Amino acid sequence: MPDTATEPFEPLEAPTPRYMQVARRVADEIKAGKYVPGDLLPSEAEMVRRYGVGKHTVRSAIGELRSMGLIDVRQGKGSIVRGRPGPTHEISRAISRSGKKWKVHGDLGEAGDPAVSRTTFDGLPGELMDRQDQDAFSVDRLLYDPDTGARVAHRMLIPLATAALAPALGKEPAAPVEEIYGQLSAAGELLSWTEHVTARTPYPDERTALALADASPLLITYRITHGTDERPLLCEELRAPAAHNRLVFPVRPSRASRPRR
Amino acid sequence: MPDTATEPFEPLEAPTPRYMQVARRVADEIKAGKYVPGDLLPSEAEMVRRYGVGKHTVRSAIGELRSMGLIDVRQGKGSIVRGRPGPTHEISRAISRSGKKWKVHGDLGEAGDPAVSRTTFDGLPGELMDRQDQDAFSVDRLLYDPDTGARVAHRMLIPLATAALAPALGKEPAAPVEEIYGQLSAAGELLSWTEHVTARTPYPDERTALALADASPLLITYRITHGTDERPLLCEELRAPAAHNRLVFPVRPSRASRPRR
DNA sequence: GTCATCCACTTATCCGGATGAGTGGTGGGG
DNA sequence: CCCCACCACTCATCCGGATAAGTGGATGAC
Repeated sequence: MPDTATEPFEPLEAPTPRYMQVARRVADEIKAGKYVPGDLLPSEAEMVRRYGVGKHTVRSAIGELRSMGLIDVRQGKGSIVRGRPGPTHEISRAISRSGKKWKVHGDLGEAGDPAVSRTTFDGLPGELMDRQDQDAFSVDRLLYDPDTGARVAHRMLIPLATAALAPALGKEPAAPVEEIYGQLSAAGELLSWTEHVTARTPYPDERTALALADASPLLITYRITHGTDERPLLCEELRAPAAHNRLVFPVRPSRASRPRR
Repeated sequence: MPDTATEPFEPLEAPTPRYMQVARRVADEIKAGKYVPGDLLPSEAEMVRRYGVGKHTVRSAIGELRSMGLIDVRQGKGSIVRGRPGPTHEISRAISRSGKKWKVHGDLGEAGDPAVSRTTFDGLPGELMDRQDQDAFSVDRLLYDPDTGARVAHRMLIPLATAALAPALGKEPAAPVEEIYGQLSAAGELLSWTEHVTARTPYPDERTALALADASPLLITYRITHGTDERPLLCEELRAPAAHNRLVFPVRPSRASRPRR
């Protein structure tokens, strides 16, 4: 399958397609401040006149701008400049413990009541894959930043075996996340965390729940907590709009040559 | 043809666009196993005949399938079924040190020579923002996984002030990343790392360089290394196709901010 | 003033055709 | 035999036109 020695990269300066040129030109104008967020771009017909290209070419250009996240397009209205990525919210993924109090979610508040439902592990990365068939229940929360109003979806997946270890896990409504960590820690079960980060395009229901725009990707992280016997104890899933959120990790150099895996 | 408007109440079932119907039909066939990964879908002209729709409609349908990540389209060849999301590559973001040897990138190899260029800090998160105007130079690398062939873009941003601390930073061509870390550590400058993770849709040049499908988002992480005086020393940027990569962080609970008494 | 209707304008979807460029096999010239 | 020009087929880009559907303001009946 490796056909030939692949070139490192070649400039490949092909003549830029017209729709790309148009897209670039409009993008430059947006960045230059000719259009501010909320402004309407010229209509398609106007662009056809202005740039002397076909209708379809203009449409392709607009499609590019949309996939770049620069504009939102609404039928009957026009193309609205999205512009500023907004004040990016930092989500700290370090767990800090001061005394008995755990701090898990930083400054994120909670919107509404958590929704508890029965489920199974599915689609989880690596370490939890082998427990896929295991029964579990999930707690869904919708977190928000009281300052910016940014929303983040939070889900906790708890195997039934783990639920027996912490009384807080059996309660209804669901206990705060901090309490769960605290009880597991008190039971001597907590050992280490591993956080898996990826991203994908959102599903339709996520687009509505998190107020996501067109091509805006979703930042996803799984925090898998392992117990003293290396077993995975529970899994936290966080889904945040990538355009307005950033995950922040503190990383420390470990002197141990990782024997795992 | 089904345009009877005699009903007083509209069906409210939004008539699905034809290109969506075609896309869905083909997607179902792919999932049903009629086409296996590597197979070629029928050509556009063939689909026009088969489904009795216009050429542009077929193209839109193919665009949908592409943005769903189900197929790859190559000019002159056809539409190739991508099928499986591919074995996801794990990028470990823990720095481990065994003896004098630093291990930064796990099992990722390097494709081609690093490209060094003069630049300034720009568009960086948080801590480096205040040094935005500072002169720096950047080293661009294209990493790849020899097993899966997955590619990842790596960039290092090094302020000129930092370059004076490590001899390896002044060399041409650029020194390996491990050597840079080793020398900074030997100079007693290394203190802590902070990793900022986000995601966005790729730019056109990134799409070609990393062989990305259309709507496939890009996972981006900045590792900012701080020196003993809390100054940011350098910044590493990693851009990985989110569909095939996952960042893995080990997280440790920090007992910091213990209550004084 | 209220409200429904109309209408100008916008994008969305659909149809057609034409040319350029990349791919891969075929077959003839050497 | 090998090599290369050629060709059939593919998608990429470009052009045009037509109808449907959503938006928002103006209009006019009441």
